[in-house]
Amino acid sequence: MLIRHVSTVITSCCAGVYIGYKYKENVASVKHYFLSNIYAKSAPPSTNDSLVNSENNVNIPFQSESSKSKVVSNAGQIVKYGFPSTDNLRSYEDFMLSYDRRTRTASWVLEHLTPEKVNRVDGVERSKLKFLEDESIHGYHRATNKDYLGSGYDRGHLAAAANHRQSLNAMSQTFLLSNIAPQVGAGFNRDSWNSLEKYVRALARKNKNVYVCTGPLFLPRKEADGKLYVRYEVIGENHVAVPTHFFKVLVVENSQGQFELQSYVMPNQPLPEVRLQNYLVPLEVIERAAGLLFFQNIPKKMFTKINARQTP
DNA sequence: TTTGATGT
Repeated sequence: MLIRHVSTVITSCCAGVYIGYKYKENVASVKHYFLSNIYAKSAPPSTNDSLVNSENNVNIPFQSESSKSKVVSNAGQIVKYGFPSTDNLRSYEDFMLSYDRRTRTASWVLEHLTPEKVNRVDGVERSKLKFLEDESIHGYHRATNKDYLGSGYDRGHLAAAANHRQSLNAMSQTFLLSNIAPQVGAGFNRDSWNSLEKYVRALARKNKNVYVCTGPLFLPRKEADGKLYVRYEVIGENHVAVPTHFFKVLVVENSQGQFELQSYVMPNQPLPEVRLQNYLVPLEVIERAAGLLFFQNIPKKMFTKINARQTP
């Protein structure tokens, strides 16, 4: 049962990605990304993968007989001199992000769009703004403008500037380099990815609410020895990671209160002029690749449409 | 229109 389900997912995900590339030379390499055995070796979803149980004790998977009666943790002593930390969450005026210190870019950025938010407001213009380091992030892990200078990559917004027009402050925060990732300029950031962003704003104008989650992917690829490797460039003194792909997951709530889900993956490469629909990828594929779970508070059965298909 | 880089 499970095996059949998983193979269906793999087939459909490859088909979805394949369509996007039928005109390109790199079909084989992209196919490898999604044929990765990380999808094949599926495990049933766990409802509780937390290390902390309901009594707020730390779960210890293998207890000795003597310790079984009382579950304890030495956490207090262990972290006495400091915790390496994952204080990665940032809330800005109109978007939130989770920062990945290792890649010097965000793992995900979350936005809520409405018709009002994407309307033009006098005085809120990107020409007044500059890309800035995010000083809330430690200098060791912070991307700088110098990292991007001469790299050949654009400083690509994750939360798009034009999605946050209600105030200059809101828009200025999208220029923090924590919200930026290295993107191929011509053919990607300025073209196909920009088309996707414009499409999202068009949806925001026509619907009650749009929730958008955007982030980078670092996908494995099969190399000459037949093994899978994740390979990506790093730029500048701070080694800002250049993602292999980007994802964008949308939840659209219309005026009737119906929900639609759309999930996209685009490779960080110059792309031919193709329909956005060709980049729709099953949500599960993105969740597995990114290590994230999106919009979990909406039961799947609530979606009337998923990736352009009416749900039964 | 919106996405950028680069040079003065």
